[in-house]
Amino acid sequence: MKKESNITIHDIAKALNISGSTVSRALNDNSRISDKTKKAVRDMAKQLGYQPNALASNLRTSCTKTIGVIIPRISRYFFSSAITGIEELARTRGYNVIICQSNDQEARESDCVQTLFASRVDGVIASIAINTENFEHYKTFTDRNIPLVFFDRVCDELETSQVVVDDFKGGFIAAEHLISKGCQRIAHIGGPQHLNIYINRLQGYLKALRKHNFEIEEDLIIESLLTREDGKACAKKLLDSPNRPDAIFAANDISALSIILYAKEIGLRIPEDLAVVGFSNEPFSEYVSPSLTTIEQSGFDVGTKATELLLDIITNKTGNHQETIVLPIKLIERESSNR
Amino acid sequence: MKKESNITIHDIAKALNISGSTVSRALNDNSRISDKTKKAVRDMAKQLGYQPNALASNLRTSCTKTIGVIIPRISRYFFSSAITGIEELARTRGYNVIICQSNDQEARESDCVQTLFASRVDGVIASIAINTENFEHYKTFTDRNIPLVFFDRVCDELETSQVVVDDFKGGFIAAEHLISKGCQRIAHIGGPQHLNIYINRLQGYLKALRKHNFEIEEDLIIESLLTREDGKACAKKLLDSPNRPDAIFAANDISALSIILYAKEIGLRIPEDLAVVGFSNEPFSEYVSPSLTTIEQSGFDVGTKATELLLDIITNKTGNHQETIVLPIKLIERESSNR
DNA sequence: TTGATTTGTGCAATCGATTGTCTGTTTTTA
DNA sequence: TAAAAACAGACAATCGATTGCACAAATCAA
Repeated sequence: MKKESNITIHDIAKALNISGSTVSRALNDNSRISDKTKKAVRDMAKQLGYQPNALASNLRTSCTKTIGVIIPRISRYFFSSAITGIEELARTRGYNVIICQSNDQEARESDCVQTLFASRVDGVIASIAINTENFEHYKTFTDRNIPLVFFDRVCDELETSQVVVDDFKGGFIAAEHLISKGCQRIAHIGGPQHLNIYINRLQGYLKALRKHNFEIEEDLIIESLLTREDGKACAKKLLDSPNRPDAIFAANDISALSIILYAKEIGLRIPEDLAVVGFSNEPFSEYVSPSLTTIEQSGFDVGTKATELLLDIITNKTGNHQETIVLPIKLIERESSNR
Repeated sequence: MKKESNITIHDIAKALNISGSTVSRALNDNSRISDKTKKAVRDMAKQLGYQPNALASNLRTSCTKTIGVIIPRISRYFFSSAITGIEELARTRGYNVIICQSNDQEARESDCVQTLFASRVDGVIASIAINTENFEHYKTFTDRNIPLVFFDRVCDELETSQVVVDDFKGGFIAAEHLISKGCQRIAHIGGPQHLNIYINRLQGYLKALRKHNFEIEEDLIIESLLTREDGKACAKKLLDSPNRPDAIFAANDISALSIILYAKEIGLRIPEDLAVVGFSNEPFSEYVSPSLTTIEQSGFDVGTKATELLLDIITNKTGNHQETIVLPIKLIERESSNR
């Protein structure tokens, strides 16, 4: 019974009185082996309960059929659905997935890189931590030709492929939506401006304002870490002022939520006194009261696409590996802007 | 540059004119090697940019320093926080984590088992799919003495350690809470009754009713898959009846949410006409309107505890490996029951 | 019938680190 | 001072699967 765990190709070979190499080839469906032998080997393998030892195979072929994923935090819905996408595709293609969380800290991210490298992953999919400003650690992969694909929070300093959603358009649509609702002074709570996604959301917002000849007021644009607490601080800054905006476009749903909660706290009516639009369409956005207008981005699609790209590079090492794929976003209109 | 990736202990050995075994022992701090040699080896290793090849080491020692995790779905907050707990502890102890999702399907779960086994994980932490009724596939691990720990959705048929939250008490507290609010007819939407957690939540509920001399009405107890859709169906069944309950305790927050939404749809006031209590404290529960009273269970703690147990078994193969750890739960009172 | 191909298998080296056993040197002990 | 013990390191086998090359048998062409 316990012996089952030790069945190797040699046991099969012995049982059939053939050599290990033949067994190996038979199991790998090598054309040099006759169908008769293949069948015999497969039957015996099944009978003995043979389970290939991936370690040995990996060592010899130096390919682990494993891809590594580095994400800020798994508990964010966007990222967990990205992982679902990654895992699903990877698995059907015979790859395992190792996940590391950076907890949005550059140092942790650097650890993740080491861990994944030590595990000899065949490729890496990453989304960078919110405070990462130095990308040296990723050179561990690029220097050694280990394929690397970024998604969502990407890095332009490194020459890799990337998958993002159309953040610029998202920002634009969000702002234009508020304009169409008759809002006059539209504030923006943006994310750290060293991250492309937040730059793009801001730029989209600015473009919409300019298009409609809105004056751009610096005071109405705040940079934030986009946490629950930070969101509240921003809400205070914007709403406690006598000259408060009548709409806020927040770069994520968490901050939008903070705004809604604070606005309710100080007695503002949403959307009458203040319209709010978020970004991401987190699961809670639908249920907040008032429900939150937001930009939907599919984590699942992003993950799938990134994996597609990565597996492409892994299996077919030639070609252009600096592709940028931009996936569409969609405005989800809900109560928080419905006036 | 590319050579860096191929530095082995033999390269170090050659550079120092010693043998590979000495290098290996030096790097592993073996007592048979002199401090002088150790230092020389370490320095040279650093200088050459040596990175141990885990594959080779794993093959020889047949231990991968990797633990596998099988969960229903990563996008559920409870599970993603469990993973965060698992990962955190595992990483500090030098273990990697491979995650597989069963998508709540028995067949997928069986695949996960195969995948993890093929990866030769040193141990497994699992929470079973909602429709799993046959546990044969887990014998792949138990038959081969691969440590296995279940959490949350556990399996009593297999003799393993497990970590659960106090579902019984959760059910009891939830029901007693509704009773204390003066509710007279308290319904329960339970989960599949082949899963311990749902049996226990139901039993806790029943005990509370009995303790307070409530009549137990079979019609008010429904078994459900606890999805959004199923929740709505249950809500209809319960609320469209002329003789509707004045409170519902749902076995998860998703169904509780469905109830709230449906109740609002048909014009019932919550909590005045209908009080609702859920289970899990999902992130959205706080923001639903009315906010949802629920039972909090810490995924993070459960994950951490399960990992602790597993690593214990892995590193110290003796002792009792059928421990059951029950973690506390907590009632979170919110608007949906506040009357 | 003979030489040339094709087909099916086996042999042995290999991937890189680990480890039991052996050898030579130094230190300790009686 | 000789024998025993302790020490430092080397050799070679090993983990299990893969693969280049060799070789025999079977098939084919001439």
